[in-house]
Amino acid sequence: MDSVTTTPPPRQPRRDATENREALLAAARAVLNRDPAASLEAIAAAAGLSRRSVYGHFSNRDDLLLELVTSGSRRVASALETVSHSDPLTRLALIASHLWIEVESVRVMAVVALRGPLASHTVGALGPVRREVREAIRAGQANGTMRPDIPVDRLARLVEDTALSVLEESTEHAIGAGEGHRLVMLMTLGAVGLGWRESHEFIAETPELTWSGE
Amino acid sequence: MDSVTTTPPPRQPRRDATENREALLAAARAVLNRDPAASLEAIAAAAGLSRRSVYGHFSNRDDLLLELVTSGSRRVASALETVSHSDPLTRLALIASHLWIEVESVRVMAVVALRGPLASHTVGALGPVRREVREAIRAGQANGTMRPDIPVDRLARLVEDTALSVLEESTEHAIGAGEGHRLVMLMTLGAVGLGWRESHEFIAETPELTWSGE
DNA sequence: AATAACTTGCACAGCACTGTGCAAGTTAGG
DNA sequence: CCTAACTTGCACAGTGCTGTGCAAGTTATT
Repeated sequence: MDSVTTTPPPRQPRRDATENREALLAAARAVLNRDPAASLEAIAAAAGLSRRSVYGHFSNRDDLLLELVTSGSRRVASALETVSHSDPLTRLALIASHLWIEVESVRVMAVVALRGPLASHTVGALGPVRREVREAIRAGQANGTMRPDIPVDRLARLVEDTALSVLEESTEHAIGAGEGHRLVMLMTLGAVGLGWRESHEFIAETPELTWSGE
Repeated sequence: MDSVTTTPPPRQPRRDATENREALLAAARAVLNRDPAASLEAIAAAAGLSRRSVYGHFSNRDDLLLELVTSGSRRVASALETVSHSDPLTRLALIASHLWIEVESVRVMAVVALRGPLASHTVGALGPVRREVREAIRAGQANGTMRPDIPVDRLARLVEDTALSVLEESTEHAIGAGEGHRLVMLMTLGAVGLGWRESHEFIAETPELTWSGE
């Protein structure tokens, strides 16, 4: 009668289950980008599942969003790890450039960051990027390469908004990968004070900024 | 028994009632700017009224929003009526400048324009402004004063976003009226390709763009 | 083929919100 | 001061969402 510790030999999780989990995350990414307040019903449907089975993968609505945000922030963070350049202008352009490569992740975070219990989490996740941007701008102003007529913090926020605008634009009105990459950099450089000719010259003469993707 | 057509001499609407109506609109403006999905309860409370009495002034939630948007668009439209200048760059800067004066109206429309049945109405209301912006940019590019490296429509949308970013920034982080006015113009000019020095020069040598408010 | 893993549909409780009716109050205006 | 105009609180129906339990099905794995 010692059926107590009969190790119930647990099977492996089924393959299709994890696939569905991924599908849910992907669907959430897509749907929430269109409507940040979309219901689980809508998300599940987009993933080809029923609302009920969402709860087989995530305990909560917030749990799902949390996963979206944290996985997104991980991607962005790791994408920005490689960014480090002595020239602040190049550094800023590189940040913009690398963000472009992670558009989806960034947008998800921006979209979900609106209100609710996730807000704190998202700003936390985006924090490091923010700091890098601010720092690059500070250096750039000291450097004389960026406009000194707007206080660092304010300019940093405006630059962030600029980049986000381009990322949004890029998903709402189709744009080639290389084109988008060029556009983020152009507008970011413009925001810190460069004229459009200057921006082009700068990009042209800075090999690190060349698009080498897709 | 002919008490039928005894004209029931109707009184005038009470003064405080119309005041409350205004208070509701003002509260809605303020509250919805923080949370676009705020409840009528929240709005009414901010106006010092009960949720129930909202329905004494507006038949619907949408009715309230509709009024916000249309009154806002009327203000913006009339503010932009005076804008007309042969030089496209000046014209664009003037649009930005005049928008600044109507910040609140613009922001309300932008915020409420998200989804729902109001979307069509708001884009309609903002339509004329959009067209003016687009036209100024087209002329500016032909002119050689604005960057030709981005197609008109795309650039127009980016300029709109830039202006909105500044307006948002201005309400989220306090800024003087004159300062804000200067900032919208600077960033708008930057978006169409001017370097920061150029922008300053341009504003300095264009008397129409001088701040004469408050 | 056996079985655990997974999905589904349905039913239900709960919550937050809108919109309405009504009776009782308060207040501005004639 | 009288009365209509306005506000309020409460109750109630309706809607759309979340989260859960459960029984019945389907499917991957061994």
